Amino acid sequence: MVRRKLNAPTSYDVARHCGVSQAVVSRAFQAVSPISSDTRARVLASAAALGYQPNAVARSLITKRSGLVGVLLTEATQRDTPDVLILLAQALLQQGLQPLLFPCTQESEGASALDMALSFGVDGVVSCVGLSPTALSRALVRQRPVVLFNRHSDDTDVPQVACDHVSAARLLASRLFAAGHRRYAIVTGPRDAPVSTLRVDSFMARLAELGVSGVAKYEGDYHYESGHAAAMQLLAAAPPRAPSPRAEVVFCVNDAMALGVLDAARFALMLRVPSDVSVVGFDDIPAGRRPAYLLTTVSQPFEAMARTAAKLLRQQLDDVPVPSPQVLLAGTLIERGSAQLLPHSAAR
Amino acid sequence: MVRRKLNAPTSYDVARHCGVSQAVVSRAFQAVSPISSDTRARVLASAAALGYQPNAVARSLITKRSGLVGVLLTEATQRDTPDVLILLAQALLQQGLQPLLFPCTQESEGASALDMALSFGVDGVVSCVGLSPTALSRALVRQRPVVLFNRHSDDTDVPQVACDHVSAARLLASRLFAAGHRRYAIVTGPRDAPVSTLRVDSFMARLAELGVSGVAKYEGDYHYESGHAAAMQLLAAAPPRAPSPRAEVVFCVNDAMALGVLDAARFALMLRVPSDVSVVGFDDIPAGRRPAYLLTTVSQPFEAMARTAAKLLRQQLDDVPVPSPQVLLAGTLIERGSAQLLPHSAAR
DNA sequence: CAGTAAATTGAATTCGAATTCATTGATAAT
DNA sequence: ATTATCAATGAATTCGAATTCAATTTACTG
Repeated sequence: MVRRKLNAPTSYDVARHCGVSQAVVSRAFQAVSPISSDTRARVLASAAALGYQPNAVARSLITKRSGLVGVLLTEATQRDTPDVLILLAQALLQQGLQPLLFPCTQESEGASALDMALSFGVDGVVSCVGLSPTALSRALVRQRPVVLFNRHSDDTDVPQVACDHVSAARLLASRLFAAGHRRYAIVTGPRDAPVSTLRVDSFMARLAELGVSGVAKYEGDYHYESGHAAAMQLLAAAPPRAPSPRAEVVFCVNDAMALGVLDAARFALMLRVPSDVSVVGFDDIPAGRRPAYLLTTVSQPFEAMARTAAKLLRQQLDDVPVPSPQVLLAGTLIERGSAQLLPHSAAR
Repeated sequence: MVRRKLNAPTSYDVARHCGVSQAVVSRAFQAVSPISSDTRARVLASAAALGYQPNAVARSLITKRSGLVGVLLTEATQRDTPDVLILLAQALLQQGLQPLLFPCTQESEGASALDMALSFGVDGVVSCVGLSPTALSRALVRQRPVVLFNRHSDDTDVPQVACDHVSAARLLASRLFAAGHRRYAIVTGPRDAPVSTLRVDSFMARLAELGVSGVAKYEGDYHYESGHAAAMQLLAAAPPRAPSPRAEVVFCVNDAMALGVLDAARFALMLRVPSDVSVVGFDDIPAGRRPAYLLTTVSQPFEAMARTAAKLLRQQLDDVPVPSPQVLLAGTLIERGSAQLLPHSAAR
């Protein structure tokens, strides 16, 4: 391999320029260290004159702190909830941590991404992908805290920050039921998407408690198009003596598909929303807020989640004990035009 | 500072376990190096047994290669074109480079973000924010290539990858003119947004060439809401003897604002699109593709741009001479329902 | 003014892998 | 059999900053 030059001044250069030892230069750049304020000022002046900045690589080799945090995410995370990444990045930055990205094409790549992150010397990891207990333990034995973001682990010691999908989905079901709806259809995400399963199961469970059965299901893939396709199948003009009447409400586990359902219902099937059919989503993506859609949905508190995740990581890095590391933040039901959730008072 | 332990096996551990020297272990992990394939296999086996992975920090201290690439971006980049980040990340990954994120709240923070990136030992930088020549030179003297993404620099040696905003905006103007439109309004981005200025100026210049004058301008801020506000002002029911008749076409420098204009026109001002007014945007965001909007717009070739940027970086890192580092990739005009661009044959 | 405690400073070591250089052993050529 | 050539190996050094520990200076006490 070619030995290339960095052309960057080192602490020795500063030391020489300033007439002190390298150790003093090092100390000048630390918040608390035995050095007179006079010398520190001189050193910093020399450093500025030479354009010196401490080499983070060398520093982290000895301190075992890089200031880096691995952020594990899938394409899907980024596509469905694009805000998450930037909010996480900003929250980490605010804690003095630099986000190092490890995009995975599949959930299953999480473990190798984690190992990769560890070899890069990250101080900790925020994972938006699921991780096996063995993968997790590899990080933990190395004292590298991991925070799961919208993912669940059976290991209750692993800090997790998530939207309370269960409560939100249950509440949504309760409200829709209270608003008088009885015939439901669901558009799910991919079979192996944990978040989708969670939302669907909770929604279904609550409906079951309320005595609703015969819920139609369609397996989507989180994309707009699959929502469109779902609607065409679920809401298509039923034959005269169809076994079951058309659903009154379609619950989509994410907004992208809900928009597909909405468009299919209105423009392809000529149904009026919400009088002929109600549509609810989950996520509160920007498009759903616009007059053209006015999607009733659940908003995930991503900003709070990101801040919490970053703070949990920071606390663990500072060896501050984290009493209750499992944080569930409530989603917000947002009623817009595509479905009625009232009467609120009747909701459980 | 607390000296914490990594608990990770080092090359010495592997060496001992395998009965060889540390140097051999190091060699076993390099593609081309003087080592017998037999020994390499034994070393790799030991490494696997111990769960050893080379420490990237130590490695990059000596090789001066970290495999890290700093990605500089603003919140705005992420908000307006969320795809960019993940596409860039994936493209970099494909070149064996790990993206290290430096989100800036303002364009002006670019320089300090760059310095920060350099101190983290990145091999190169992809910048979606503007950089001053002095900032750029700090990276270049350290042999750290920088690729500008959708940003322009006067220094023609700095590789740049961008959408050809100029040609696209001019073509758009030509097409709209050819389609018979004569009265134009423009919704711009913030005054200091280089990309907005570029699009606006090119569009206006082409219109001027075609003899169009009296173009109404509204300064927006890239957000949906400002598009809405712009429409309310630009398209509001004119008083009976207004100085100028209502614009036939509104060109918005980004799609988010175009959607605002569309919604305001249709739902607040009760105008029909495109018969009463045409609306065109720029970016091709997902929401604009949907039946509810069908926005005529320009699609930026982000995937190709990301791949190109990553490749340019890789080539420079490999000391492959980059003959023509200024790459402009053509945007694609996408005609949907919100404005007519035909007759195509008449376009210049 | 001696004597001790506290504050600064510098020399030397450390972190973990890559690399240089000298050495060993094996193979081929004469 | 003998030398020249080449492939593998290991000891020692390097990268740049942080830290330890001993040495020095300074300030303060009685």
